[in-house]
Amino acid sequence: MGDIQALRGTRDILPEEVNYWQQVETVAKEILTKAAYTEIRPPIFEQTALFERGIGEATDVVSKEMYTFRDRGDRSCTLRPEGTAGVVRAFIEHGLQSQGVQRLWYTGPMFRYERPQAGRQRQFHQIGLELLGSPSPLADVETIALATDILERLGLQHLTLELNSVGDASDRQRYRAALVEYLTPYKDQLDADSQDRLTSNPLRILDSKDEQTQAILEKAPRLLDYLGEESRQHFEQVKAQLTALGIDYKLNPNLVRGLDYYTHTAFEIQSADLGAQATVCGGGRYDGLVSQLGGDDTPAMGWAIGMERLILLLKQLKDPPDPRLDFYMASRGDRAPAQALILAQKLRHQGFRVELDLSGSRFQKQFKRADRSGAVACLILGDAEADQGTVNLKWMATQEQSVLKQNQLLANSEELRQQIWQAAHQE
RNA sequence: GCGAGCGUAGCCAAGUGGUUAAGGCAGCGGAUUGUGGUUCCGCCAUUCGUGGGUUCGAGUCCCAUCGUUCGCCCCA
Repeated sequence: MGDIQALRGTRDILPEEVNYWQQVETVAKEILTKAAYTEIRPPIFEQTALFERGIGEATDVVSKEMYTFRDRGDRSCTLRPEGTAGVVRAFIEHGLQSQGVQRLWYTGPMFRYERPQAGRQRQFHQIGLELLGSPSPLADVETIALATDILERLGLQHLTLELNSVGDASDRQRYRAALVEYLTPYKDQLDADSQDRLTSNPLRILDSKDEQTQAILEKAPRLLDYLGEESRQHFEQVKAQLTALGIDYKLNPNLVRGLDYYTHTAFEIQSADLGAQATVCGGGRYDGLVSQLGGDDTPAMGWAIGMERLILLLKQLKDPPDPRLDFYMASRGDRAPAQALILAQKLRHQGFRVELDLSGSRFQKQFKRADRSGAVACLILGDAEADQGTVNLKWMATQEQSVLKQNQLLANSEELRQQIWQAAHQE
């Protein structure tokens, strides 16, 4: 074993797994494209200040999980811990608000310095979406619907959409004051983390898992009761529209989410089939973020799907989609292998999927590999065939074989395609 | 950052202080100089994550360290 290994919390996605990734990317891209979302590709690292201001200094992500370093120009840079801040920065920097509502999606790696566990790594991947410029509750619902579309199209089951509203900034301020007032007398009875949060980030005490803390919270003021009329109406419309689309949800008044920028709608899609990290998709509305980062006041809504978690679920369901090999090309001799490559290339140009055996080993071994490769047919080229411009075509399932002129094989590609299709579907 | 479990080949593993470290899968070569899915034979760990210690003797016990897994925190 070599002494250099992938860093803790990072891993290689090997060929046997990559088909899952491509399937997810294909499905997501198709669904998002149909809803007029276009891809955006911001850089993977940004100025540290972007995340500090965007996500919030008091959050765990910023205070202890960022990969931050100084470059040779002594700038403080940070590997993106999430996608929204970079997209919003690009939106502001390029004046995209002047082009009306922006529907954007992105995919790629994110980085957080955390202890790895099931469904969590230091480099992980997200597919995310941002809808900027619409304050409508319908915008919230459109994005949520697209998330559920993607997950359903991939065949996932046992998913729960958890929903809450955290109100607007002034609602939260009033609620925060009320909550702190209620909790302060109980301070000594709260768990240690919650005691700290009482001053730093009181709302997040709500989703503490500590039993005693939860017991105290039972009689605490409820966030939903502190929503202003506007926030309340917004939330009602979101719920009504979800129902109209046939999307089930479960209200979770303690769903607060970790990042500071959320307003109004907050949601998570959770799976019962994951470990402790059950959230497959999380997101919400963030009406204050664009202006907070120096742009024009712009309402926005977005979410991110955790690819690793999604693929964990996919693996429980089914084998990866496996593109079938049309031909396995066996060759051996002095002149045949070189000619085999030329023939393979011509077949590939016609759209066939062809694997060329480069081993030069005995035909028996090459057949064994042809068998294992799952190819529908095997093409055999020895020096005898090479000298005559012929090739031996063998159908793996029936063992039928025939000698054809190479030109003839190439000239009848449509017929060949049909034969392959039939052979592949006879099993 | 905290807690617990686990590190024997590419993968799955047996081994619980005593001569040369089972077995299986995969891989490679051969039986069969050009015909597969079966079979048979051979090859594939001077060494048990790493370093130190205990012992006549350590994969096996102890300590440290690194890695990994699951959980806490938090999040996708």
